Amino acid sequence: MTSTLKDTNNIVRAYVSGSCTPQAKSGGWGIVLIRTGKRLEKQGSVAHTTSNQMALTAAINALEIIKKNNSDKQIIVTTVSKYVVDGITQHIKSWKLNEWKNSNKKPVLNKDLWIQLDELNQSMDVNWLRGDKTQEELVKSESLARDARAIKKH
Amino acid sequence: MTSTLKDTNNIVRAYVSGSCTPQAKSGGWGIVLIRTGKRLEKQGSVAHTTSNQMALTAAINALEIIKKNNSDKQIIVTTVSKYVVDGITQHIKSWKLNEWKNSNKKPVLNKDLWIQLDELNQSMDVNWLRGDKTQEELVKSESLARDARAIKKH
RNA sequence: UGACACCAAUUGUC
DNA sequence: GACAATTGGTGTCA
Repeated sequence: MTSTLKDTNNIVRAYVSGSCTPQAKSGGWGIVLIRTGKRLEKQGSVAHTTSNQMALTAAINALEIIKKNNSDKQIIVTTVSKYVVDGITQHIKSWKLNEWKNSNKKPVLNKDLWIQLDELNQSMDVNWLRGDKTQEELVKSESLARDARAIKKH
Repeated sequence: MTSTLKDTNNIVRAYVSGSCTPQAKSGGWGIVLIRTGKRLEKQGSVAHTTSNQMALTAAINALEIIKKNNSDKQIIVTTVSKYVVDGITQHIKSWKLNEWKNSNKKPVLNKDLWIQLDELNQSMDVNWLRGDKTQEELVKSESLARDARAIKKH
């Protein structure tokens, strides 16, 4: 049979979330990676950050892990963050053309993170999905991110 | 003796509470009015409402009764609802300036009730107090509100 | 002006 | 512990 869908064994799914307490500027990220029944969870914390930066960082960490292991696979990254999905799939094209100025002609924020994410994105077969908050894996990635806020790095 | 406190005889105290069963959307409000030993209790029920609407309605009913009888008195309204106290003493100023949008840029809910309450509030000498759940009169107003839920209007 | 995410607080009900 | 009503704030984009 011909099909545009690839073999499920060849798909890696990443569910990524960020979290941040604005007052304390204490952030965390969480990811859930799934391939053919195998599941990997990971989390991390960052000080002096924002919720948007954590969402970007979660995606970057997921893609970095995948790149080290399964760079030939098709990847589906799911996140609830419209900021990340729209940014990496649409806005980044304009930003590159307009010297990283946004529609108000102000500098695009978090440029360094966007560039990291873009390089990973272009080096592999990555598909971006806006997820539903009720999805089990997204809920899990969110709680990993939230828990990570309090975890001290060592 | 000089004192900033007015003659107790000139103070009307109102204790107001709301209550609502979300499933049945059946709400009730209860008020206890006290002036120089005289005490008035009143309650009412409303269908298809919310707990916040009932808290507002309780305050509105109390002030309306007072206005009809003792509009020259100093009034102290006590409620356990931070929603009501903060709204009428602080947030409503911003709402008027921002065309009734809240800090999330969403329309302020229960606008009609807030306007009713604001008009009563401005037409008399009203002071707002956040009450402690254990105060006897507040406990009474709460039970009036809860009882009223089941009462059929006639 | 709109959208999305994140955080926090209070009340009420079960 | 879970849901509904509501509010305040910050980070970001178009």
